[in-house]
Amino acid sequence: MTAPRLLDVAEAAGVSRATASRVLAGTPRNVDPELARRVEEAAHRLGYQANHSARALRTGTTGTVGVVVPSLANPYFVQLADAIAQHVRAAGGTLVVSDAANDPAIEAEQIDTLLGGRVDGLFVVPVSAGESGPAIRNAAARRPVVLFDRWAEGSGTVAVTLDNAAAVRLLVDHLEQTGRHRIALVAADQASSSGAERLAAFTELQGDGATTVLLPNFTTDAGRTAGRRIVEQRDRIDAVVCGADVLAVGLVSTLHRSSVPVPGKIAVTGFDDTEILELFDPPITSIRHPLSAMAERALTLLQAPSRERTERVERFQPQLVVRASTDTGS
Amino acid sequence: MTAPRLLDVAEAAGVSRATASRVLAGTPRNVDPELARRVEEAAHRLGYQANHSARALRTGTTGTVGVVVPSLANPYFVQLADAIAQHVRAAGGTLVVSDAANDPAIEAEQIDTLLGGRVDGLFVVPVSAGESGPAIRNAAARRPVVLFDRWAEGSGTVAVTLDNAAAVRLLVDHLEQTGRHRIALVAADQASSSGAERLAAFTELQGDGATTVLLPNFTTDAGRTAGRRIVEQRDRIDAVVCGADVLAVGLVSTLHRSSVPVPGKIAVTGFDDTEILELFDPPITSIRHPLSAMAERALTLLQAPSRERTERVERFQPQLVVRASTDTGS
DNA sequence: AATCCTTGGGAGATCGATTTCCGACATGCT
DNA sequence: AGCATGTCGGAAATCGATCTCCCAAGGATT
Repeated sequence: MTAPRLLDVAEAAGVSRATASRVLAGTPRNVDPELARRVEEAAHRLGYQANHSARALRTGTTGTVGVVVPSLANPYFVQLADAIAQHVRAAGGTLVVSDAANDPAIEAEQIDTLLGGRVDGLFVVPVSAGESGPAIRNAAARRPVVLFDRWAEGSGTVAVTLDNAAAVRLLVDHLEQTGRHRIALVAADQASSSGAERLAAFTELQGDGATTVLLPNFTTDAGRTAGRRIVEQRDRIDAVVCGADVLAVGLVSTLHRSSVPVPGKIAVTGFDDTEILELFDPPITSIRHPLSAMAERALTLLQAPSRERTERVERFQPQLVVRASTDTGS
Repeated sequence: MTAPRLLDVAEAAGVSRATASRVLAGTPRNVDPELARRVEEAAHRLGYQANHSARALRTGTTGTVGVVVPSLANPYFVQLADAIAQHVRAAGGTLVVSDAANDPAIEAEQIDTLLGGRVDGLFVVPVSAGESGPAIRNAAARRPVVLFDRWAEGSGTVAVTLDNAAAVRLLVDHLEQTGRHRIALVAADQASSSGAERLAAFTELQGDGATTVLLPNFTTDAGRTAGRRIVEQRDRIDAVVCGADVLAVGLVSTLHRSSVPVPGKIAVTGFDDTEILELFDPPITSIRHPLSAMAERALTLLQAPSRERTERVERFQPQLVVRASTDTGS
């Protein structure tokens, strides 16, 4: 009981493999409607499904694209992958998702695995702005690659990202308009382009005296560490801008435990607008990425001729989502 | 500048394709060390990477396994996929993850896509105990399939799951030992085997008078709805067992807003022990699945001859993780 | 010295679908 | 009627790697 092949369908329909292929693969070539019907019928009856490897070998294309994200443990990247999946599926393709475990070496490995003939093209959310470049450049020389949400130096390809500076400005402006003027930043993952840009934008806005707490990566644990440091300085600040939602969540929880009222004493903002924010008490103000539009643009670039993927950064505008964590203190 | 083929490597090394293949694919056949060295060198110099489709077509195996989970929006399934990925990678394979959007129809589609020659075998966490069966049975007739975490009726294959009844008993016993006797259950997703088993175990333990709040699915929003109902009944109960962490999180947040102290007035437990629990205030008591052991067993079954995958359910023992959400009320 | 193994390289078949190319037939035009 | 034109089915080449044979060379055995 082995799987039916195209030949089996063709024989059952009384036609040649060529005709069967034309009907089933939809080649731009007319086939007698009666024959087509017989082929369709036979294929359906036998439960025929084209062998993916054979088709890929012959056509040189797999109908699959991949995306490598830094870590699926961060719900933001799950949302991001989902946004891309929507558009890929709408275009008739399949998306496979890989996790780089926040490690450029594993990232390079995942890229290589996917490019070993499994995908037609690749989206990468680079782990590191400095270290991810070479592996991506190699990949981009073999297949279309588009960076998403973050860029990497020397990648040799285009990046579709958020305008992080504008996002930080939105947050700081919002806080100042609600009467907060002693704002601190909790930033993580300065190795990534997004982390670095957010930090840079904040220090530019606030000058050298800016209060910043820097952490190695975007985890909830790091957020709690930050919480302790903020608690120590509670009297010198009245608002904290976090570089990621997971940081904000950890921070708010620590402030709670230390009985520092949010937003009563300190206002807190997140970044990325992941779903968990709404669950929190208080719900946390954040920045929403236009993920769907970004995904659409990225897919267009991936399918465009390579000359349109020159190394550069395209930026999309963020949107501020105000929630209770930044209500006026009064 | 097209990709180098095996033939190119063979010519560069001055040997035949057969020899080059034997060296690079590691066939159990001796090759002169000198020739082997020349082949390796040539392959490295040309940056040769075997064409995945061609190899898959010839060998009939892809080195890839898939897993279809109900939804990646639930962090538990992300953890689960990660546990499987660890073991698959350790065995030299690749894992691709698909999201069924909590819909049996999409689930069936994802299964079909993956089985169209992309994977050697498949893990499925079925969306529905009643409706997922047929699609899985079809799949299992074509390739090895192992169910994970949940089972489905008529699937025709083995399932590696948690002993949900034991887990509910652990939770209820723990609550009773800490002096809580008016326990309610918030359950969701009764269409899934895990949801149904948890509900059944609870009603069996508590009798017909058991207080239960049933919700259609495992989302945080559902958790909040449950919260409102529990708040209404706050004086009749002193503990709530939630059928999922996401439910517990939404519930605790609602109780907070309604100024019902947790665990002061009501103790709350989760299920699945996802990372977000530790972030909450208070951290939430939960049930930990032995995911790594389960993944290992599931992979073994996937690679075993099909006669070892007769339809049945293998159950692993849960572990109770006590946190502050169930501290004694005093 | 003749024969038998053993070892290891190479020619060619093969996996299953797509696609080029050719030929058969029908139709339209002069 | 004769020839050009167009339509459409089928035979066979093709994608790239693997693997089965077959064969040559060298050593061991009698």
